[in-house]
Amino acid sequence: MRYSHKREAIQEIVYGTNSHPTADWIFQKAKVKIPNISLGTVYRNLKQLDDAQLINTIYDGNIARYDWNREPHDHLKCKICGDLIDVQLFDEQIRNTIKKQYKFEADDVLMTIIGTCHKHNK
Amino acid sequence: MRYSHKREAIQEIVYGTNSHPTADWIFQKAKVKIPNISLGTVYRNLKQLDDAQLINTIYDGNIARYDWNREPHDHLKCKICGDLIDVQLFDEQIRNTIKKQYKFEADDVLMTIIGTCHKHNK
DNA sequence: ACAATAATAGGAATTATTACTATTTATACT
DNA sequence: AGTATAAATAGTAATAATTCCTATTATTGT
Repeated sequence: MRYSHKREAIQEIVYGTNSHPTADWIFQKAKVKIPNISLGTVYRNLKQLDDAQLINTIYDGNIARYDWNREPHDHLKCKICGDLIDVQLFDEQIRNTIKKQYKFEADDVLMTIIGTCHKHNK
Repeated sequence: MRYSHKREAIQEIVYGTNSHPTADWIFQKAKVKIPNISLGTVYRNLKQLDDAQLINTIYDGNIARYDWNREPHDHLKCKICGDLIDVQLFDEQIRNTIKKQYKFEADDVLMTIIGTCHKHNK
């Protein structure tokens, strides 16, 4: 993977937020620094960064979001505001036990809790 | 929700498979019985069946799939063939403990294990 | 500096899904 | 049974997210 100024900027944007941004959000941020960047470039580089294990892709409903946090972790998804919040529900050992529980060569365990976050307490 | 012949057929198709079908798969099956059915009708009725809690909607990557199984359960997703397989990773009690673990009013716990299924054993 | 080729812009194409509208159909009330 | 009503539908257009295509530009090894 050859160096590219734009890929670096895209990576910095993903690494600079905890909000699990979408491709379009990243595109809007990138345009501020690099006005002539295109959305295709954002998508292509996000895919490359994911392939290179520099970021993770999370599917939220049917849109992709991107996460700099490559440690195994889980998400709380608020059904009201849509926020995704990082949490550590299981330690690595429990994760490995789950992986071994089925006749299935497991690579990853994805967990999301759907609910209402603290911002919406009445 | 008024009775409709087409909704009944759509529901029967979802209830008749364990393959977590997509809207388009359901549409193809439905056309065999009801040649003039339209894809919009399939989507509208799947949404109504989901709202009425008669089926569940699962997001797999960025496409929606539909599941007749409304009991809390988890999925194994094969990264080679794409199959989704139902499993029961946790009992209800563990599920409830997870829900209480965070300051978050939790409705549902979604878990998917990504890996390789038995069909691809070398 | 230059050649090879990866990366890019810009736009077209694709895929999944939703929205729109005139027509059809289920059903509640005669 | 006949009719009014509003929900359901077909068919198509529109939208949203993403991928693909091609001529041009930029990085990097020599």
